[in-house]
Amino acid sequence: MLIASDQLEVSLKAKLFRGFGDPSRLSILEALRDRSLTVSQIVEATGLAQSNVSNHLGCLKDCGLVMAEQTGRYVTYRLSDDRVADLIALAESLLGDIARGVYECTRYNLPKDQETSSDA
Amino acid sequence: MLIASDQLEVSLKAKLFRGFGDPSRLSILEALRDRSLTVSQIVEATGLAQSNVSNHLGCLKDCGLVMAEQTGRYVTYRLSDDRVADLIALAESLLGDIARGVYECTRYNLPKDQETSSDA
DNA sequence: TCATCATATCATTGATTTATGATATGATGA
DNA sequence: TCATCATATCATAAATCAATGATATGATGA
Repeated sequence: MLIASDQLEVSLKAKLFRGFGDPSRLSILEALRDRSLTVSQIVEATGLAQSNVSNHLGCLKDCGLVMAEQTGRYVTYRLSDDRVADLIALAESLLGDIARGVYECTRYNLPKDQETSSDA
Repeated sequence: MLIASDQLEVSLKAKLFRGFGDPSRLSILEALRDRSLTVSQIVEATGLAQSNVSNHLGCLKDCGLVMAEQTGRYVTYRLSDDRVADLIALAESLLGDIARGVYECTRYNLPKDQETSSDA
């Protein structure tokens, strides 16, 4: 059985992973992989709405995955630690071998096209 | 701007991370870190309900993060790849330095005790 | 000071996900 | 075959999350 402090640690770890676990946040992190960017550059790189980007950035910053630096009216974001990029790289490597499985993991995530209803 | 195939890849990666991004699933993965376990051993190790464990195991299996092997009426699960454990270890290392931030990342996740309302 | 730009915040709505309890399946030994 | 055990599946209710549009903040240059 898990004891309380383990549960807290697991929750924190899960929360950390959840930082990477949303396509919008992950594309922000990926955009920041090789260079720091202002918010508007991130908006442009990801194609997301500005308020959406800003919300996700706030989350990523609170979580310590990115850092912000204000310059005039611009705010530049960068990954706060090399291990953030390392985690993404490791996930990519793993994904290379299990992509089909992840793709088919529709248990909790059938997006729009659940069944085309023609083959029921 | 992201092009379509990038978006697919980002979605897959995010989905992979989401496999780790739930406390229940993560504690299952952690229980399997150093040894394979039957479903009932996982139930006991995590304290989760059996149907809940089974649901999460199904998800983890579909995603390729764990493998199952049936023996009699028991089904034994193990991590499918060393990199699954590596990802957890790397996250732990990162968390060691940013734990406070993750803890305070309440933007999307204030659980039960939002404000004790005494200090408003 | 004013208009404008870059970014942040907020409430709301819709979508997705999680836990639960009930039940089904399929293996085992009596 | 029957009762039992281990696991899986399913529907549903509850919780959580993400995107949006509107608006606020705070910096800049005219």
